[in-house]
Amino acid sequence: MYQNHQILREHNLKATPQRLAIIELMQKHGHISIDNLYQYIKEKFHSLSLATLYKNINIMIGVDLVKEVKIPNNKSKYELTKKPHSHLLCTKCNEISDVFIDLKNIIKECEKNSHYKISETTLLLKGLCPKCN
Amino acid sequence: MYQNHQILREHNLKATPQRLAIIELMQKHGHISIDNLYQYIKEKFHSLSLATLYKNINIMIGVDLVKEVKIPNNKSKYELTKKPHSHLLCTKCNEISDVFIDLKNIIKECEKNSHYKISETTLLLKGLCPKCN
DNA sequence: GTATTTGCAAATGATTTGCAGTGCT
DNA sequence: AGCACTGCAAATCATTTGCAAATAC
Repeated sequence: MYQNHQILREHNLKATPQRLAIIELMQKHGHISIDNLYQYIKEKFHSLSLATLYKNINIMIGVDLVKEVKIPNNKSKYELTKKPHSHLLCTKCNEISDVFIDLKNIIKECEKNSHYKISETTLLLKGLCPKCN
Repeated sequence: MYQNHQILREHNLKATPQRLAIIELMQKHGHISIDNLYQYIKEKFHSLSLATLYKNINIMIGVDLVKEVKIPNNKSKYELTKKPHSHLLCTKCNEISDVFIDLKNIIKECEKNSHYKISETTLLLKGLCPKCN
């Protein structure tokens, strides 16, 4: 994972083992909670503190390397920044998936109806995933 | 506002002054935060406690009389339940508006792409409102 | 070598809970 | 009258902050 070191440096962040672990886990899991990050990283780095995790997540969000995914009635999960997409949440197993759909027309319609100038959208779709359905 | 009394009773809730005030303020403001509710209701009922407010909001959400509107990086606002709709958030003045757009096609496309069975959607559109634009 | 980062402990902020007293129906 | 509701104080939970020691570069 030498490239993750680069990714951090490109964002002007020092490549600490904790940060590298965060990126690896996000690559592996797609969406992951603070608690899961803590649990996994702690296995390798016994000294890890939650405060460090929170600080790093916030820093990484600040440089747009990570995005927060808010889950209704639950703690947020985090993902590496990729091209804009929406999220699917399975109401049974709580799994999250990405879905890439074009919202251009929706945005246009909204702008027409509301006279807002839309710059960003957040769409969460809840339902049953293929396995649970 | 005699009918608000009825609304509460129809949901099997006792019509206390605190609850009536909550409903009135939601009718007046559309979307309102706990803190604003507290501030306004406290003017009339000096003894109001935040705990009561939270309890009531949660009870009212439980009987589907109220819905929570999560605002990124901010405290939630609350609104009376009405037919499904999306929310517009002005990034400048923080005002929230409703917009009624049909997401049927989006949902269909998502289901096709993901094989999820979608039951509920939450769409938040951020941008500039007509006044701020 | 120096600025950044880490980890601890303590602080903060929002929300929830337990319980005794009050009030709606 | 009886059960639900209120308000207080204390508890909880997630997240943030301050600071001294450690580390990346």
